[in-house]
Amino acid sequence: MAEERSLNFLEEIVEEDIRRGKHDGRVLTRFPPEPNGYLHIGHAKSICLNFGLAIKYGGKTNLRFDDTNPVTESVEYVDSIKKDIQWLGFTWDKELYTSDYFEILYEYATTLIKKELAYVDDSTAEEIAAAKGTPTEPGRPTPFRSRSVAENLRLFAEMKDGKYPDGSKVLRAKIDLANPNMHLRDPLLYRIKHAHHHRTGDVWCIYPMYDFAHGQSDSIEKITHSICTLEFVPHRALYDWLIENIGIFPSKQYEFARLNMTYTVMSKRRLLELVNNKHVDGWDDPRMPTISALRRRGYTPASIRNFAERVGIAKRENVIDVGLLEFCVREDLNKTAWRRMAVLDPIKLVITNYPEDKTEWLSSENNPEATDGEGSREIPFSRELWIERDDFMEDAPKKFFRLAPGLSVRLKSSYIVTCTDFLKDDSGIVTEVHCNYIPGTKSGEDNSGMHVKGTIHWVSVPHAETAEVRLYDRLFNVENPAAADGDFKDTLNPESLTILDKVYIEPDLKNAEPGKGYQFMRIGYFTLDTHSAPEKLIFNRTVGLRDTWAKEAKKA
RNA sequence: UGCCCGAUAGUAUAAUGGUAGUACGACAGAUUUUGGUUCUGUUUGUCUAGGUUCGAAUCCUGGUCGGGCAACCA
Repeated sequence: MAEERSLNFLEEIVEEDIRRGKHDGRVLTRFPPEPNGYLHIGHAKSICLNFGLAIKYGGKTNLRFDDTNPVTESVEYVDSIKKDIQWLGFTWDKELYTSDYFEILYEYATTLIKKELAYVDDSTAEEIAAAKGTPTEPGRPTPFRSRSVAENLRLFAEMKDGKYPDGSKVLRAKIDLANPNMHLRDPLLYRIKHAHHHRTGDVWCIYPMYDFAHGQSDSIEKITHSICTLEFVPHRALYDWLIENIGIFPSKQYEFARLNMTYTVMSKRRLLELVNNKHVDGWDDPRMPTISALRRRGYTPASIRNFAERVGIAKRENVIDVGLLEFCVREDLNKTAWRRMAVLDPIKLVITNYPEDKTEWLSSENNPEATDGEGSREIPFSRELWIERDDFMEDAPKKFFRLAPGLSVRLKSSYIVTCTDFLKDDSGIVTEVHCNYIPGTKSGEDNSGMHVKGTIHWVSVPHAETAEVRLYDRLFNVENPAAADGDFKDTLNPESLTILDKVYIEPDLKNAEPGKGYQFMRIGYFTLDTHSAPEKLIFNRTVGLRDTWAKEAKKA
């Protein structure tokens, strides 16, 4: 089954490193989320990349929580992140936390101070920002840049001991205030935050900045390939500078372009805003691009992994058509989902020549795609059926292969019927369709030689069960909500959720299992919602089936 | 008007100096007891101007366009 595929640029780098015997051919990656939000589909791309690389080249991947900012982080997020990675099908080697390294990072900082490569600065945030200059003008030193090693050591220790309030002092690297790379203009290494940390509690009141934590953590773990997104490219010079001047294991950073998707926002800040402002029902609202939402919506791990594979890895900014994600889940579900019948928008079909009290139990296959026989279930058939309102037209165009006066269709797994009549109410709405069935045409026993163009789904009226069905549409009305003028929330799609509270379903759907995908024939893929209960079933639509008729009808 | 990244069909992604290919989409057809699936075919592309070379998407130079960088965020 090995599929020929050309290498992406990171695989080329790894293969070249292995060829040259770098790190004895060892490959160790890491996935480093900050526990300040739920993982989204963009993270899924990164997870598949990092874990995938390690799997492909016989290496391992650490899960490391980048928890250096206690103000925004929490264990709720830690737990959700672990669950999502496991659900996607990946197993990390070690579960680690940057906060595990606070002690050693502190030592690294004192090492830099002793080498006269770091100093304590008492300037305010504004003063430091002003003194950094601009991209076109060099920065200038603050009055504290020339402090002695001894004084810096003492002040830094006192910072750690809690002698100073938040914001009163920082530790900065002493590099080059005129560097064209702004990240090298004496970047901040530590700031004072008297905040409770979800793991270290109140032990620390100084916390390292990202730049003084990430590369060092990589180095401590002897990560060979530290993969991050493009916005960190300018940080790489600092990443290397710190590792070199502290004198530790030379991990290397590589950058790829993050995933963007049409009709979606992908920043944790914006997603959090949607949650906090109740535009959605939480991080796992099925309209969200989070992994937990996709899971609740009925996406499968395999479909997300395939998606990550198909979008590719490169350094070019990209916007992926959300249709590709939908394609991937249809592709997977088509092979695995059991077929069932449900009528979302019902109209009654009466088979006038069928006995009133008769019920036939008809057999219908669970999955026509299955080669190993996934079996079948029995469906009750009777004189009165629910069919889809869309499947009847009073005046049908030529290419309409469903019911209209005089037209015949196959009832799925059952008989061919011919429409004879219909009833309307006072306002002109069709209320009932009448037809005759043709006895010799029962599925499996049909030697009538009759051929009809269309097959429609149905549910027997006296046997029908009911369920709530939730239909989801894109959350935003524009392709790139983040780029919209003004507030991105103004581009929210008010019709992103439609709730149908009484949908008729075939009896076997009472046995639907959580986490399993079902195809409601001719409609789409559905799965039980997390809030579903036996006495009140709730199905989420994962994605609709491709509908070429809808396209055709639109043209006309 | 500093530094860094990038630019190949509508969207992504390959071709690593030698036939511009693949996927999704779109369009057309075949098959079909799901207007689903499957299959076949068609359509659309190397940002630009020079240069090197027998030969350039690929190497060089200039330009254009897009993105990033001046958080006590990551």
